[in-house]
Amino acid sequence: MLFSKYFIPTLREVKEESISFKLSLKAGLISPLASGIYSYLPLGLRVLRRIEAIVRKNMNSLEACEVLLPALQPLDLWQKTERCDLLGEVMIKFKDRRGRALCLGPTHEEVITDLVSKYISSYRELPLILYQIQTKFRDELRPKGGLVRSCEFIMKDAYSFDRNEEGLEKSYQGMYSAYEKIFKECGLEPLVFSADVGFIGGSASCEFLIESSSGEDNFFQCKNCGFYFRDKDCCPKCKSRDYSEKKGLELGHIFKLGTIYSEKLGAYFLDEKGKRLAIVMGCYGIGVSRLLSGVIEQNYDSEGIIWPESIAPFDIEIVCLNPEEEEILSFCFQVYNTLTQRGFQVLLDERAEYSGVKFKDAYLIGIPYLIVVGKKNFSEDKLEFIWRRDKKKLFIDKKNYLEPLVNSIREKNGRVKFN
RNA sequence: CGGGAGGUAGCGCAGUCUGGUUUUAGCGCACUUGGUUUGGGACCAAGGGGUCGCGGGUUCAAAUCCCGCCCUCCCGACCA
Repeated sequence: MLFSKYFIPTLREVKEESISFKLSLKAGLISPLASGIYSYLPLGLRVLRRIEAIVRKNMNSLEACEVLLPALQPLDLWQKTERCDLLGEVMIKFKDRRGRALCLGPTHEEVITDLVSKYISSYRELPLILYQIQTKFRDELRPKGGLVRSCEFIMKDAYSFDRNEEGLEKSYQGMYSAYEKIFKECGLEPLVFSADVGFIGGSASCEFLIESSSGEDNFFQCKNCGFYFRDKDCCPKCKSRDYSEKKGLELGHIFKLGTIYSEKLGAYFLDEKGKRLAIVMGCYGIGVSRLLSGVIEQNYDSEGIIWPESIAPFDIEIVCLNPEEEEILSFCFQVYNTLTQRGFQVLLDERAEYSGVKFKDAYLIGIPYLIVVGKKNFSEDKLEFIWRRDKKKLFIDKKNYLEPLVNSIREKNGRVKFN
């Protein structure tokens, strides 16, 4: 992709103070339309798509099946579970021209249970896991921090359907470990706490938090043994009373629902003995768009975002400092083509801009690897390789750059394999 | 919904207290044109761009004072 033809509206100054909000705006990832409502710009969308790919891969490895449920939902479905009142003003409700009461789905337990109730009737069809990646709508009292809490946001929600509690336990544990993998692959170190089930309901739940100043949940870390805990008393592990208070941002939440939804919505099956039983359910959410903010919260410096390699909008940015020199520009295109063919996502900054502008933008948008090509090194037959995270530089022979380049990327990047 | 801050050019701001030749509303950046530059947001020159959030009021005169409303951000309450 050529920078000059791509839409990356970086900003020098913004008012917002929350770190991920500020950087998302400055780096041109998102654009506000109204409070709590944002457009995703090309760079932000690319990150989102890569997060989604990681989520899909890990869901599919559990043999979960992707579906896409309607965002537009009839309200009478919600009356069956009595969650209409429970959710109250959070739901965006309205009537269509025929007077049919509708809402924009804040979550999808009702719709998925209704769906499954229509098609599943035997123990032979269980267990089943369905998931989707979709936009949710919630009329938040106070949206905040850009994508941290917005009124329209993207969520991965998965639902498991089992014959019994034992099956649910297995699905739940499978999901738990899939979540650990997903967060790790996105470059995050989540903390897991057991949590209140809230309006989702059910018997047990775990939430996946990351430490972040934009977080909304408090937790504590023992200064003596390092253990994390939720209730302010003393460290449950070593009983020390010396602990620090931290803020956590919730990125994922998994619930054992049991049969509360299947009973209310008529999702039953016949077991081996012909006995009619309610399907035992679990539900599992990840705030995909919030995760994008969470990654920024944990990966930035004074100059901008530092994307983890796994979800960066591009793998490599080539900064062409002297595009007016034909020889240099055509060399940059040659490197660009070679790396692209090699399977890298490459951004080539060939704008007729002052060098400082290109460096500032490059550090701001945070592509993990930079290749700088300018007169100085070009005349010495070198190109410059910079690792965004620690700004370490490596000078590579420009006549034989490919293997050393790929090797140093591999070396720096233990986690993700490029093809 | 309670508390706080704010709304002036695409972005960031000054001007508002004390209404009026510092005001026919400015500055920085961005933008347009010409030129000089070119390894860290460069320089010179000339331009374009505003119903000062909206509505009402006070006044000879309102960005500035008064009343009402809308919007944005932050804290709280609430919430995945």
